[in-house]
Amino acid sequence: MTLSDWPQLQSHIAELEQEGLVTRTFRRLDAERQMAVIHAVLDEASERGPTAINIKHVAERAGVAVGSLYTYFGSRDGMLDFAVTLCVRYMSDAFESFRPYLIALPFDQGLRLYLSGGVEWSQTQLGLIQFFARAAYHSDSELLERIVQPVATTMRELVRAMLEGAIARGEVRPDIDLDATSRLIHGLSIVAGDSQILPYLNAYFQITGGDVLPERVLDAFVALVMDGIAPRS
Amino acid sequence: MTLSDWPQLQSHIAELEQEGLVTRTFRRLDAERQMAVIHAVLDEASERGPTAINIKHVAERAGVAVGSLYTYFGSRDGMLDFAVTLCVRYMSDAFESFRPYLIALPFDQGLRLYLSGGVEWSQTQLGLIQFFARAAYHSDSELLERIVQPVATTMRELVRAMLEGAIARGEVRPDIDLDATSRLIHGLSIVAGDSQILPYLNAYFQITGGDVLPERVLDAFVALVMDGIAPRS
DNA sequence: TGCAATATGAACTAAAGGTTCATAAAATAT
DNA sequence: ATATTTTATGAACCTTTAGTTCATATTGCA
Repeated sequence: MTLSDWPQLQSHIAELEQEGLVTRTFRRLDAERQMAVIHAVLDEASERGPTAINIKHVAERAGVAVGSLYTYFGSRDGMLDFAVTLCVRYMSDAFESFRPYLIALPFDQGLRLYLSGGVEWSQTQLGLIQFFARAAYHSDSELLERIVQPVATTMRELVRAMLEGAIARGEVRPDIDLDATSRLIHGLSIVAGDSQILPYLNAYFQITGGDVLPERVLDAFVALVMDGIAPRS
Repeated sequence: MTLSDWPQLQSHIAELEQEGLVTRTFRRLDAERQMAVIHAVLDEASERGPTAINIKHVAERAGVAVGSLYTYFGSRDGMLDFAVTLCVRYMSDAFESFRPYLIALPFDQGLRLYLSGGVEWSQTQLGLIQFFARAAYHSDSELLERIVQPVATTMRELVRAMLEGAIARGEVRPDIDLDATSRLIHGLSIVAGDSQILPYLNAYFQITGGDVLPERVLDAFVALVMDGIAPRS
């Protein structure tokens, strides 16, 4: 159990308590129990999909009684709401805080950093990211509206802003279709990233495989985006 | 109900009967009823996910009694097996038949055709493709092995072969990382294609949106892959 | 007309999963 | 030390879901 993430989460949890998404009881829990519950919810959601989350399984996974989860979240749906909201807040914050650095960097370097941002994630961060990714591939319309759409838009707009900066600095051809190109780079980033975050996706995306490891993909990614494949004329 | 696809499916169905995946009864059904059942299975699987398929819903959707489905497929799992096998065979055949044309074309043209291949799909083809795509985003390991892995590998190898052809014809810089680059183009094709095939994915991939329509994405795709974004030196 | 093949869907069954609540334990206050 | 509040527990309850069966009806064919 990773406790290092605990302090960072406390402000979010206090906020969620104000909004009635968790009870006071949960906030006052000792760190270990609190993290066990959060990880159990995220892991369960990542494995079975957010909407298929099962409160009994979560209880067992966290080493806690079902009844306790009811005193924390009120209901299964309340538990899901909590996880969803926590995830959105956390991810939005994360992208917001990276933004200025990424925009200021030369595009190829910024892209590298953006793509490999997840080299050293804590267990909780990884859990939240996986939770988001799982939600993203589900067709549930409520999840799409509440998590996927807002976070994905933030991500795409970040790519777009990086590209705009690069154009302003003369690092990019002026004749590219800014809007469509930033959408494509956003999409390609997703494929490259998610095949690492949710390994089963790599069976489809096939981003890595054989002796093509993530590092090599990163190089090819930047090379492809910067220079394409046509011979230099 | 589209009956135009019926003749094309008959050979597959006869084959599947030999392998015990459907009963003789099903093969001898009139075209309309047969297609109604197949579409019902595929649609149900596309909406709820292949493994979450529900035999009672399929029956209702097809306008057929549950008991009849049991005389056709033996069990719910048998029904799923049938759909899975039909899907793999059909998709593999399709890619195999396109292959020679795509390889022979100049790369940019081949890529265009590959990406827009689905402009005029029949209802059944679309159903099979959606079935495959839904399976691809599920973490079920049996589906991964039986459908996703083989079909995705076929797709990626096709991209690779197109790229090899292009290199041999001198249309491509010799210094690109062939293996990694074909994986990236494969991935980008998936993102671009699936955001159209399963529209809810576009909330995440955000390939189209605003005044960026599929046509424009296609242009930007080819431009990005061929020339990248850096200024021509 | 009768036999074989097929269709039907109510009824059976099992499992899954959300929720409650009486009881116990722990923490806090008096 | 005792009372009181807070929290933890998990067996039991209940509803829903979904796979399967089968007696009965229907259809096609010899």
